[in-house]
Amino acid sequence: MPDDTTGSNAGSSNASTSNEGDEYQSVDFIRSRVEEDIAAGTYGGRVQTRFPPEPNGFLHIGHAKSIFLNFGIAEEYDGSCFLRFDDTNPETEDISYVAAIEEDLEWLGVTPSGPARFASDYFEQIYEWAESLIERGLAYVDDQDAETISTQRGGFGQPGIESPNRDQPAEEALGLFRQMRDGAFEDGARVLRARIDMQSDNMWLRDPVLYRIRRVPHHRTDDRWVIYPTYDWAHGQSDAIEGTTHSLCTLEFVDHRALYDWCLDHLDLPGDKPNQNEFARLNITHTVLSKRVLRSLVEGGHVDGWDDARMPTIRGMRRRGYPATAIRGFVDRIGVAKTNSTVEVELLESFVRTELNSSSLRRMGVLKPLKLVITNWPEGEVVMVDAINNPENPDAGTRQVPFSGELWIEQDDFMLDPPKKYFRLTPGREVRLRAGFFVTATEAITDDDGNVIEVRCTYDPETRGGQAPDGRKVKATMHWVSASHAVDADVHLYDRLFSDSHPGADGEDPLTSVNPDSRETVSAKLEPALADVEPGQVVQFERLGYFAADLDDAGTFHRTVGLRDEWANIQKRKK
RNA sequence: UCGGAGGUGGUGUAAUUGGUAACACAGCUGGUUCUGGUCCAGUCGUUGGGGGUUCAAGUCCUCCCCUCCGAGCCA
Repeated sequence: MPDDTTGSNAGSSNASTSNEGDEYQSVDFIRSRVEEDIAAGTYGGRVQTRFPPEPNGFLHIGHAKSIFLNFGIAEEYDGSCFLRFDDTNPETEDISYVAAIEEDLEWLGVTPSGPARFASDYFEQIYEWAESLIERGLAYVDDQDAETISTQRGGFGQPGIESPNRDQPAEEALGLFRQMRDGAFEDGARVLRARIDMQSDNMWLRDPVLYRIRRVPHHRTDDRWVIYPTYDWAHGQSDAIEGTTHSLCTLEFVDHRALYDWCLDHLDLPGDKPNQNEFARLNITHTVLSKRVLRSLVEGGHVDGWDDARMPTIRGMRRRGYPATAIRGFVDRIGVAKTNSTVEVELLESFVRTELNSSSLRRMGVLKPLKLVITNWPEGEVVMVDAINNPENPDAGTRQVPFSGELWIEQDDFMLDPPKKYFRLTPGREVRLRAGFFVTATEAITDDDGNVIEVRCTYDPETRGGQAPDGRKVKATMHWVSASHAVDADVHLYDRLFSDSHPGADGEDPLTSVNPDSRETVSAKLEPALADVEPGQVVQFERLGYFAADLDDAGTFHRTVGLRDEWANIQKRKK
């Protein structure tokens, strides 16, 4: 289904509900809003969106939802989408994140319309607008401290208290504001506040702070400014300056919309007034998408870094081997709505599997090796057998794999006392070694504790290539690697980073449900062809899953995702 | 306590605007198969609750319940 990678249909997950020939297409509430605006000629039919990250961290899959929404809408409606860095708080931001975010965007396959924009590019204009507000008695300079202002704001259902500075004459306010800009006051000594309504039910309308004093060098404007606009005083203006028509953000900003509108309604805008629409942010089971918690995972050493393969960051998923197209397919599939919801990780993984199933080469690798000795194999002989590279794609061709009398097989593929429905190797049973021969187990050698350390078998020379001339069948086909030709590699196997499906949902610290066994590293034996994979390339280890060669060290693999595993389900059910 | 946004299968999203509740994932049955993969077929819901309008309600009215967000000089 999600195999349309041509981009022609990009972004529209739209389940067509058309009954014969009917062209009806269902669209989400945001797209219908866009379509209404186009139909009504609200912006002269123009559509412009933007993706506005703050450069203070790495992008994660929650951002991907917003990215594909914004860029997708621009594509679908022949509009444009800007990348704008919302850099109004120099305390937390850093230039390095700017580059990282642009890289991640590129990897995701979206292209902003033109160069990146920065809210800081608009500081002068935004400042002038503040003065215009003051001149009209719509803003004032407050010298009360943060705690006092907060207390005066009152509470839900409680009245607010007006600041003694609220009725400050415009000339005085203007003078003070200019002094703020000129650095006459200490950090935190004064703020500029909008004069709106201290009794509003909406807390964001109780005279919100527009400017604060911060003597922190900014990554772009350096020390040119000591006052910085807040999000609310910069965001809508930036949208307006750029010509944004639809400003999409997440649900926690619904209460800000009144303020967004208030600001824009009181300014002399260069063009049409953009409108803000909110959608639910993404949640995924067994996953956390809060920047704060992600940071504590990194800082607490629970993972190796922001790009650890277990992280839900774009970089992490990239290292893990998730194709960007799978991420987009997932995002398109989950849709966009106003309901707070939590998507199952399994859905994401299914998109990863579907994509990788058609694109990845098949290889053999043994994760937990057990020696298999073929007792009737001609001493020292090696034959090259032909193996299919990708049954989903005949054009991928075949490869030669060396087969010999001493092989590695998977420990799970042999059992002395097998349970019912176990189809694999067991004493006396014949199985197929993929692309090789039929073998029959004759003897198991155990150590003093009774663990099987080697299996002996005989092979049928007539079955070369995996077919018996007499047509007899086997119940299992197993992967293998010739011992003397095996390539050694470290392979990371991953389990959920959080054991709890909804980490932190019970009010607990999400870190308490971090899975201590989220990564298991094994020394695997791989077929020779696996020495040649490119960094970042994902291949299927047959019967085991998809594995990505590490970006920095191609001799290390990450299990991207396992294959669907019927046998595992059968065992799970028994427990 | 006040304001706002929401509630459709195990999960997410739909339902041509009042007309047979659909698609995908997960699960389960069975079939196919040189991957217990892929693929194919089948199966899984009285739309948060009550009442009302109507030939007909997930969609309209009404009362109730539940969940989430909001009192940063963060975004």
